[in-house]
Amino acid sequence: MVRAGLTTERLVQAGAELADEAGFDAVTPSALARRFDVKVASLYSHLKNSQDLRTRIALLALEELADRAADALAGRAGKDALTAFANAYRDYAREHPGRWAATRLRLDPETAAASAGGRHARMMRAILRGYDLAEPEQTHAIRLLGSVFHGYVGLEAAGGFSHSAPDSQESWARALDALDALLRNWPTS
Amino acid sequence: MVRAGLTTERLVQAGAELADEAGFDAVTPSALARRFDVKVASLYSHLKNSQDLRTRIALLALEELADRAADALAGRAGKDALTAFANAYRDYAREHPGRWAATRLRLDPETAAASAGGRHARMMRAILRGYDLAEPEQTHAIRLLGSVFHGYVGLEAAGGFSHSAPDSQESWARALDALDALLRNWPTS
DNA sequence: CCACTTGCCTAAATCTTTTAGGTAGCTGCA
DNA sequence: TGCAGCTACCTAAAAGATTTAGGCAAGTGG
Repeated sequence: MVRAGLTTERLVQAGAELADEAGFDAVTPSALARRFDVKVASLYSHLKNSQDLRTRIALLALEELADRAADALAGRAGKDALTAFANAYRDYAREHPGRWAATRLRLDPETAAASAGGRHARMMRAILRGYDLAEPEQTHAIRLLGSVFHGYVGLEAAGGFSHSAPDSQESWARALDALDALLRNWPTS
Repeated sequence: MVRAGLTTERLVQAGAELADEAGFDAVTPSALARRFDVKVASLYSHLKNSQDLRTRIALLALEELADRAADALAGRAGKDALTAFANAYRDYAREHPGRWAATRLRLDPETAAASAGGRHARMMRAILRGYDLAEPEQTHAIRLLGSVFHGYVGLEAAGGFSHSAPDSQESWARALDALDALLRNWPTS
């Protein structure tokens, strides 16, 4: 009996890969056990249950995404920062569709608080330092930015923009142009 | 043996209600059978399988949403139309979270083509008639609008904006102000 | 009122999730 | 080196989901 060397981290990592290959919905203890050529029950020493597995993958993805975004943001400001951050977001979703889907999992408040969600928010606030927005408009702007990133990537992933002109890449570039223009000229209420 | 009076439509309708109450993920043949106090196998005369059920709920939701949006749009133009349309979208998602989640189901191309998706796109284009945008900028703008609506509602549904100031309602209003300003003053590339 | 249709049934196969308890392999200490 | 103990992975089993096949009885049309 050769041991497979299971650990929680290895399982979560493999779960993330499985999500990218077969979709986040396909990430189940059974599928994961097959991948490790191990009996399903063996996973339960490392994972609480199916939901625990998915939550851990979501947390992993949020961290990875935050890392990438932080790298992209380093040393940039203004529209340059906005574009780099947004592209990091979109590229991650395109490279890792399953993990990106995982980031949309609804986390319970305490788990969410311990997640990389806060880093994401702080980075967005950092981008806005390049524009001149005081509170509460800054928060409104952050929420709008988040909505556009989330929404665009989601629609693109769902195939909404494929097979129709103009190219999605072009729309994305124009959306970032538009957001930059909007932030430089934020309307007063 | 009193018959329950199952039909495909009744099952889909009940499935939509179940989705709103317990989440779209909770919509399964078993759960639906329990709701009708009927054996699971009995559903399979009316539904092809579990995926068929979900797809039908998604199509129902897309139709309902298009109907509401069309009502909201009637007789309006410009920012008035934009606001009414956007609010129809957001209100539907808040009133029917499960159905709204269903609209995000990835449909295969032919099913998508037969869905109300086209109506949604045409309505967005109608809104843009109140602004001065020629192709291809019009398409870019539609994609941006869709992203904001989709993204904002999604983040709101995921609890992203709750428990933090300012109020989500306020951010939503400011997002619509911003979109209106952006469309009136669309940046050239 | 009889025959036909069909709505809902039972039965069964297969798969998933999860818990309980056992055995074999690894680690550490003498 | 050899044994003690830990733990990684196992078997077994319960409970529930999905789906197919085939049967009976309630409704409908002649």
